[in-house]
Amino acid sequence: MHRPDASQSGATRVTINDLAQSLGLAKGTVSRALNGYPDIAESTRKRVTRAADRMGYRPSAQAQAIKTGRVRSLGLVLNTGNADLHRPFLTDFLDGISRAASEETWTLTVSTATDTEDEVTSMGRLIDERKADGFILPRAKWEDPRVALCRSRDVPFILYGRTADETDAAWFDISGEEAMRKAVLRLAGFGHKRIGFINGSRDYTYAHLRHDGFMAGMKEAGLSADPATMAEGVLDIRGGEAAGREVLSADAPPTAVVCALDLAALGLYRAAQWMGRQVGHDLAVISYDGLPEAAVADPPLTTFAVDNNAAGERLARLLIARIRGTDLTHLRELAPARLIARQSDLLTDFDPAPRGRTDTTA
Amino acid sequence: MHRPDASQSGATRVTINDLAQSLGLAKGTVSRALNGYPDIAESTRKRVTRAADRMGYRPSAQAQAIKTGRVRSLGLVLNTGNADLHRPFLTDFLDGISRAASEETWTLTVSTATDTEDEVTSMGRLIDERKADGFILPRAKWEDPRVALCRSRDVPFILYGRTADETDAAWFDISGEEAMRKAVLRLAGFGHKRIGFINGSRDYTYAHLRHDGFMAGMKEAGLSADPATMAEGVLDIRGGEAAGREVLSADAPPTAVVCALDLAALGLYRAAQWMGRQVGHDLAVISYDGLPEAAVADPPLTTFAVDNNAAGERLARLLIARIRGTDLTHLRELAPARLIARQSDLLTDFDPAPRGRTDTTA
DNA sequence: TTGCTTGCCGAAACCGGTTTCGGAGCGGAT
DNA sequence: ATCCGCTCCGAAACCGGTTTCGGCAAGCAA
Repeated sequence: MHRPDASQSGATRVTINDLAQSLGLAKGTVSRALNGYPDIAESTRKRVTRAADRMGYRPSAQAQAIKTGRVRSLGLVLNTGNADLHRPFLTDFLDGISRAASEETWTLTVSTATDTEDEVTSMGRLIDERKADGFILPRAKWEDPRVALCRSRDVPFILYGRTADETDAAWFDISGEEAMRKAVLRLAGFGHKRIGFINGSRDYTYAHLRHDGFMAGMKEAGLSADPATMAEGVLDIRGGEAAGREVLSADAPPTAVVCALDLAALGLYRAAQWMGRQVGHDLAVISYDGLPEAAVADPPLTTFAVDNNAAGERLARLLIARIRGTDLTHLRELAPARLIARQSDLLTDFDPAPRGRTDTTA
Repeated sequence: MHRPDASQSGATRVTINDLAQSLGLAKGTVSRALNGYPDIAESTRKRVTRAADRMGYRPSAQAQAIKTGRVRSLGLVLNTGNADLHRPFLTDFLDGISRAASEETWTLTVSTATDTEDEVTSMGRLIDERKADGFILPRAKWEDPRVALCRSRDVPFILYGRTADETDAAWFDISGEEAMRKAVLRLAGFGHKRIGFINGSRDYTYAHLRHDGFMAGMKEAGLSADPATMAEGVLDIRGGEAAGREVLSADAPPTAVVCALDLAALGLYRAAQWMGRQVGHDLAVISYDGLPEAAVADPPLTTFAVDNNAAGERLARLLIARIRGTDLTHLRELAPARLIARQSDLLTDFDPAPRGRTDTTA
């Protein structure tokens, strides 16, 4: 509370008062000039803005916030409980958000939480102290308590992903359903008839969507999905391995498997090895995520990659727009995943594709 | 600027005025009661604090900041230019910082930058807008422009690592020099005489320190360091590979190599393979960092691991203390790295250690 | 009783902005 | 000449806190 004085030396900030005084204007006038009010003469505005950046004036975000209610800060609460989910993803994602935020002179406030409950309390704190004007909610759940919180506190948010009840919800998502559909079609095009599916946890919305996409693809290809070759609930590599064994030990084992996430595919690799199958040889795999590990797997994994940097950028833009009051209908975006064709879906020991495959991008 | 009204519904925040009014006290009194001023009767203080959390009062951080000059926020600018440098590191690190900050009811403001220049301008913005009260500076450089900025703007900072001019500098670091010393001694204990060294870039302080540590170890072991078996400037795996070839092709090739970073060691693995040497067989390697990749390398890499979560936690605590005015002498901490003994330093094809090796932790 | 502390609180200034309100000055129409 | 309306700016209130200052009342000594 009562410390001496270690804060300022010669580096006193220039405030709006300094500016106003040096210009011989009222500070209210200066403020309006800077904020584009229509009742300021163009000549005055010029004079003010020039003086402002000559003197290096930067309005204190705090002082603004107290009146406007906006801190110009985006909130992001990271769940570190499932750490490896974020690992490669995180740098790109943060960079995307931060870049976009910077350009609008907003900033990013991040906090971490260990579980879902923790996430909510953590967000509550940020809201209470007005540290963030809105939130980016990564890894959208089908029923998401974070959304419930935002609704009850009336604070803007945007989902990375979709959710069951989309009332008031802005979102950005990659079309996992479309990717799954294309994966099936691609495999069917290679001649596969028995195609399995390994999905993530139904807690997350993406699992619902990717399931639908898989089924749509099967239907479109005229194939029937065998429940015995379908598993779900995978969260990590070990889960993927378990699911893989299950799927591969069906009465009529699949010749190809679509995985909703790379970690599942990586687990499936292990299961295959354990069960005497060989990916890229007598088992085709297409997956989704684009983890770096997938590129160095053996064989390199064909996967639909998502651009998390771009996602972060869009999420930030959309959230800022949302906070500024843009209509919700303009704040829902769906972007495609990009197919990275590698070796895991091309079998050496299988009836090859009717035509040569030359496409690298879907 | 002129939006309708999308901000508040029934969820009006409770302000200090509401609190004061409902208590029949002046708001100044309430403020002082809450902030531990000595001129408030204990009974009154109790009454106030109870009412405060009954009504769910949370002071607006912004409003506080405008008068106190403190936002209670830690600044962190991440350099995404060398992305793989923090990939695995990041989640742990952020979590550590955030946890500590939370406990003090501070928050973390993060921004990203693509290069050093960008880092500085990014920090400048955060300072100008008063978005952060101080900065955590990861990956300390020997001559660090971020430190120069903080000094000139008179803003508190703490280094993760050390720097050439430590005036006014608070820091936390892992003793890389000690780790290097122990690595040498350990290898010498196994009977090695010709020990090489692959270091990182001298731009970073750690390279200077680890070099010194290596040399100290050699001296202590009574060995002489052959310049031909020493390389530096490694930033990534490829750099490590190049350095590895250089070191291994010395006239008197080393039987063991100490690496200042795991990426260098991983590169050395490749170089060794390429040159017909086999790590863990006729080439011993001890490294530093504790990357996850090191555990799954072949052979698993013996390395000194750093706990980035704990580092983040300490950095946050120390920075907050610094901002609050704690004396610098209490704000410099050195923690040890932890040896994770795996297989890369135990040779199958070499005169074994005099005594059995049972230690797992240094 | 008077006088002087001391404890405790109210009142008001202040921080750095934003926003509302009112009025001065000016040109054009009557 | 008067009135009106418009442009543009100053003045002041306000936001939600913190901090300073002054004074009232009680307690105690003289």
